[in-house]
Amino acid sequence: MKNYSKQREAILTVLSQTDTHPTANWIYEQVREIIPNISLGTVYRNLSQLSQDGDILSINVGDGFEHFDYDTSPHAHLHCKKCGCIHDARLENDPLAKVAKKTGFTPETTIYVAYGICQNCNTNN
Amino acid sequence: MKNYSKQREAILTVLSQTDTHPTANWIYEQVREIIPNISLGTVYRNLSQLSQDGDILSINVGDGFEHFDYDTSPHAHLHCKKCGCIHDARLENDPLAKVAKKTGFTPETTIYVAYGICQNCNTNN
DNA sequence: CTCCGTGCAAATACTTTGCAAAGCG
DNA sequence: CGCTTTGCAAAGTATTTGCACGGAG
Repeated sequence: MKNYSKQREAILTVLSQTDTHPTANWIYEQVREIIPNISLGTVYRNLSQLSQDGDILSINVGDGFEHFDYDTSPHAHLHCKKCGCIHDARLENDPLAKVAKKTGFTPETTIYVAYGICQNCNTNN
Repeated sequence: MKNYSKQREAILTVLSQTDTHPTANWIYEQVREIIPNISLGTVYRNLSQLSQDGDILSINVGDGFEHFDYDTSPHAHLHCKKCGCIHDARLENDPLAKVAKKTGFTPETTIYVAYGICQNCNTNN
């Protein structure tokens, strides 16, 4: 198979089994439990290619880390300024799709991010 | 006035007079035409504080640069993978606002980014 | 005199890249 | 065997930070 490798397989497996939106480094540490001598560079290389191919989503919330998401369907990301968590929120449709097309723009991927305070941080303060 | 400075004033002026979504470095170069000996660190410090205060928008499209926007109203950003441009698209309402609240999340800022090919690159290829 | 923002430059840290070795077909 | 991917480590680079200085009131 094209682009197949044990490493890439393991990265996808790890990514598909988490609800969080991990960083490259987090993924690296998880994958090392499967392939102990995998290198961080390899993780970066694969994540970069996977997101370019549209197989995974790259999300940048501005916290200095690139986050990745196995779920490539259009959905919103709620990023808490306090605890830094990122939660998903389902979207009925893809609001940007139509707006973009109206301006002659051909969208391939859409990323929605809301910044604010999550439910947990709201109640615990 | 609190937090006032010639430097911050100049940064806001530059930012308010462009349609683009400039990077810190671009702003730095522009502001230097007003204040020749301003330092890059100062530009970063001010931009960071302004976006924290909600006076400007920080947009991260994943190209390795932080982009800034004087327009803080909810609107979409169309980012072309080919030429790297970022265009605005007006939004009727703020689709995320309601969805977020439904999950107990208190949104303060919402960022919409669509990745794809812009009209220019579409027709010129 | 006191405080806060600045300028300068060094430091930080995420991510990328070069290259030789290893793996798949 | 040829081509792709890996591991390792070094390099690259956007951004942050420490500290002494200077301006505003």
